Amino acid sequence: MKHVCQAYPKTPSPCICLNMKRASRAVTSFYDEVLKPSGLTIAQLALLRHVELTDKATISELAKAMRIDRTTLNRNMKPLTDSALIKISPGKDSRTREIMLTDAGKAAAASGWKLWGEAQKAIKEYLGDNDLANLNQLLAKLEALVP
Amino acid sequence: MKHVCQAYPKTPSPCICLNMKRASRAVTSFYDEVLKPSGLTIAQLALLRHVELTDKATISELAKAMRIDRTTLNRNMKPLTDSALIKISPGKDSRTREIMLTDAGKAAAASGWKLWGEAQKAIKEYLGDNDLANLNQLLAKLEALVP
DNA sequence: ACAACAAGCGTGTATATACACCTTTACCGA
DNA sequence: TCGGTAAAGGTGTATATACACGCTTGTTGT
Repeated sequence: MKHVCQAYPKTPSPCICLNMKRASRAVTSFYDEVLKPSGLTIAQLALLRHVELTDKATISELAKAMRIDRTTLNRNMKPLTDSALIKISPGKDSRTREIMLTDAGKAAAASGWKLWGEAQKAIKEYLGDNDLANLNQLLAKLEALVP
Repeated sequence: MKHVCQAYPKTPSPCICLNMKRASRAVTSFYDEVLKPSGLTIAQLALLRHVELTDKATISELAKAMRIDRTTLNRNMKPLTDSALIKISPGKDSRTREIMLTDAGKAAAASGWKLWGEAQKAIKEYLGDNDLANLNQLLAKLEALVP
């Protein structure tokens, strides 16, 4: 995602879902903008970080850890394999694959991680402690909507 | 979007952006599931409703009203023109186009609108008045992040 | 040992999203 | 009037997302 969407009048919408979607787009574009010098999107950085932390994870394990669909993860890996940030090798069980960071991947993750810290800090300050805690609690509750 | 993503362990993540994205996916999949009998996604219903309420709007006007990118709107119209729910005609200014609902579009919007009411009601009850008000306030604040 | 089942994965298809770039058309100032 | 600029729109490309379907490989029960 590269989106930095233009400004639109901020009229409130009654639909909770549309409100979520717009806010999600705004936050994503904010993080993506801050991450830009690393060449990564927030989704890609998340993938790299998860690979880094769970060494030699399989695709399904990774998807479970990241709470995204297995096939989504599969597609999201493409730009990262194309630019040689991750490497996919056959796993011990012939059905599985092991995902690993390359050296370039480790470097990109480190660069992105630093920028992520800045974005995260900026958002935290923007919201303040109270709003931040509320938000995280509400988001967890909403995520629990789906089984 | 058809996604009804499977269950994943609900461990908290430190990244506000990822939390937003997951919650947004969950809420969207909830609405999409309820809307399924209408054959519409929440994004498509929103488009139909906006077209219905702003008669003969141009593409840019519609995008502004919906607070999505103009080119995104353009792409999102395709499934609806394909299934003949909306019609695009040349506008008075030769540069512009007028978007209108067909009869089938009006019927689909009515059907979807009814189901939307059910989804919205369910979410409201799930959250409760307090959380709902907090959520909408926070989402508006986050949306304002982007200019 | 073999058949049934389950687990892991990939791909076709479809939607949602936005940026960069280009074309066409209107408008405005000199 | 004409030339420059602004407005509206379309398309190429890329990412993010997930469902349906099918293939391969491991596991298990008889």
